[in-house]
Parts: sequence; C-alpha cells; structure tokens
Amino acid sequence: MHGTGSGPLHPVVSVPTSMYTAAVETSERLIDSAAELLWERGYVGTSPRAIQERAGAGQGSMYHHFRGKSDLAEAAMRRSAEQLRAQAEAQLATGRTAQEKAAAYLLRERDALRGCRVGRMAMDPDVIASEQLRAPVRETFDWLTGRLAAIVAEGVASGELREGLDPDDTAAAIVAVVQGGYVLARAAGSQEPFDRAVRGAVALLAAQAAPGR
Amino acid sequence: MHGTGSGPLHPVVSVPTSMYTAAVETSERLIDSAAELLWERGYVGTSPRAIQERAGAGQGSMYHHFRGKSDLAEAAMRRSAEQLRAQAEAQLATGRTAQEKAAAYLLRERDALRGCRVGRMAMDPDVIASEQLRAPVRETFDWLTGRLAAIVAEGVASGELREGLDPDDTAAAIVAVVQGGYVLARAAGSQEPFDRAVRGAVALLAAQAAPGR
DNA sequence: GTCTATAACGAGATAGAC
DNA sequence: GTCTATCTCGTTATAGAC
Repeated sequence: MHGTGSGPLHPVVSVPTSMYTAAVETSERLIDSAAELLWERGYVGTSPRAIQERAGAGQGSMYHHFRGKSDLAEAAMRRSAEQLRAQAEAQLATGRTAQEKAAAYLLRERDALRGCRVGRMAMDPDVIASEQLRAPVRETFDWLTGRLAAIVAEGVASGELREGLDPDDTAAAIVAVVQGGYVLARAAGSQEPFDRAVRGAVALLAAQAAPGR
Repeated sequence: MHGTGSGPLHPVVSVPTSMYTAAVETSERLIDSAAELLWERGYVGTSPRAIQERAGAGQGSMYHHFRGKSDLAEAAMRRSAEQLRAQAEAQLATGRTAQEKAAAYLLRERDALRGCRVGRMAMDPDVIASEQLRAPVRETFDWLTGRLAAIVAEGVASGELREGLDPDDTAAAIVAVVQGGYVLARAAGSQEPFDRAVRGAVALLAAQAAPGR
C-alpha cells in the first residue's frame, strides 16, 4: 500500500517524489472504488469496468497497478477488513464490564440494509473458491470471535458472568447474530429485524449474570 | 406448477395428455436446476445458459416456459422457500416445550458450508432491487420469525420462560444466529463456527427459564 | 503511468424452422 | 415444445502507442 495524499510539500524523509504528485493516487482510488462495489454488489457482481468508471481511471491504469480483478479485489477486501477491525476495536473498548463491551458491539449504529462489507464476501462463490480471496474474510472473523471470546472469558473469571458459560460458543453466537441480522434486514427491506435481533441478543446475555449479582 | 412424472398409464381423471409424456417435465427440471444454481452461486452468478445445461434443455425450452431469467429464478426461489418451510415446520414440531422446540430448530443437522438457500438470496443486489424476486425471501423469514415468536410467547405464558423475555426480539435473534452461523462457517471454511454459534444460542436460551424451574 | 484498440468469449434474449 | 441461428452488449483481459 502506498501513502495517501495530503502529504507534506517538503518531505522530511527520503521517499519517491511520485508519492506527492497527486492529491490521491490512482491505485488508491481504484482500491476504494473496488471496496465500495464489492460491498454493494459482491465479487461476481462487480466488473473491472465498473471499478474503473467509479475511480475515473482507464483500463491501462488498472492493469498497470494490479494483475487483474482478483488482485485488486484482494487489496480492496484487505482495506475493508482493516476498517471493520478498527471500528470493532473502538466499540469493544467502550464498555467496562464484559456485558457492556458485548452490548456496545451489538448495539453499535449500523445501516443494516447495506450489510457487512466483510461478511458479505463469505456468500460469494468465487471468493470462497479462492484461498487468496477468502483469507481476509477468515482472518477478520477469527480475530473478532477471538476478541469477544476473551471478553466473555474475563467476565466469567471475574465473577460477572455465570460459571459454565462457554466463551467460544457465546462469542460465535454474538458475531452470528449481527451477521444474521443483516440477512433478516435485507430480506425484509427494513432495519427493524436487525434491531430486534441485536436487542434480543443483549437481553439473552443480560440473563447470564452470575447468581446473586 | 404442473404435476410431476411417474403418472398412471391410464389417467383416471381428465387431464392434458402431455402431462404424462415425460418422466419429469422440462419446466420442472429447469426450476430444480435453477434452484440448485441459485443456492450455489446466487442470482448474479447464475446464467440462463448454465441452468439450461444442468437441466439438459435448450434455449428454446427455457424461453418457452419462462419469460426470462428473473421469471425462472422467482419460480425456483418459491420452490426453495416451500422446501425450507416444510423442513423448518418439521423441526419446530419436534419438541414439547418452547426450549425444546427452539433447540430442535437450532441444532438441526445442516451442511453449514452450503449456506441457506433462501437467506443467501438476501445478499444478492439484483434480488434486493426487485420487489418480485425479494418477495419469497421476505415471506419466508416473516413466517419463520413469526412462528418462533409464537413459540417463545407460549413459553412465557405457560411459565416455562421468565417474564419479560420479548418474543419478537428473541425469535429474531434465534433466526439470525442460524443465518450468521452460515457466514462464519463459510468464512472459516469449516463447519465448526456454525456449530459453536447454535450451541451458544441454545445455552443462552437455557438460562431464560423462569426462576424456580 | 495512462490512453485507445482489439480480441475471444459469455450473458441474455429474439426469430423462426421443425 | 424444442431446436438452431442470430443479435447486441458486457466481461476480462492483452498490445502497443503516447
């Protein structure tokens, strides 16, 4: 990945001059455009042509910076994964207790009709068929469920949550509720089922407090 | 929908003779082939040509029986929805208590890597953009969440489940866990995250028993 | 680095013969 | 009802000029 624009006019470190010639590099615009289209239409529904048009770049530019559609898509998916991870990390750091942290993650404001930019890719046949393309999706959910499992485990260890609550199973259920909530919302054409699902999950978790607390 | 083959050689009721000429009608094979491909590759990833090849039918046959791709896809999605509904109804009828019924639905054996044939369509941009194509998906999840909400409501009314447990929110969460479980499984390339998520949901529900039961 | 030209192929549908 | 031919457009590149 190259540095993005708005760099210093007088670079203080030795870098290629080309990094400072454009407001935003063409390769950056291609990655962002690809990420948007992958979110909206998935991998099989996104053509190189559409990416180029949205980025305001020609055929030649795209094939100069990337080997092809899958190469650019992988870069775009890695960027989306980074953004989702930063966002989730911020939510998980919000609460004090395990319940508060999980609730902060679940209740984060989301446009459910757009779906999840990372989770969406898991339904794409060409993504699942390619180890290269699936990797960023797998890594994102591995990280997220692991992060939530650690939070639940801490809650059990500290006596906040009841003994016997399985951290891995609970974490998987929490992440699944969010991903499945997107499906329900898009099926219904409404945000409501998503909000119901996450509220339901928060309520189920609230009843897992250790007895006498 | 026409009657399927293996009909009597001497029809006892007055029906068009053509209904008895083939083992399985071409239009039926087209619908089944389309349903399979939609499950595997989604709407944007499925071409009329691929459907025809799988059904062993030519261009002419397809455009004789259906107005085009979306018309055939709608018929295929309605068939898939019927099948899912029958399957879910069987599971929900299994248990005695609300918890048993919900657990029977959640723990049903599924090939998580294949995903849900109905839920999958909710991620497809062309399906969501068309009221016609989205209808069977919306109706299926409306029915399923309504069915589960009624079961939870009965559980609360009978004193099995704690007062204050919201039936609609809980039902949405249950359905979302299953749909999200598919996403996690496909992202991981493994059945495991799906099994964890549904087990986690069953455990969360078990703790919603009314106090003193 | 970016552009245009070209190409081989598939998508999605229509037309008309049989 | 099913077949083959045809059509227009989009996809996913490669080639080479600028």
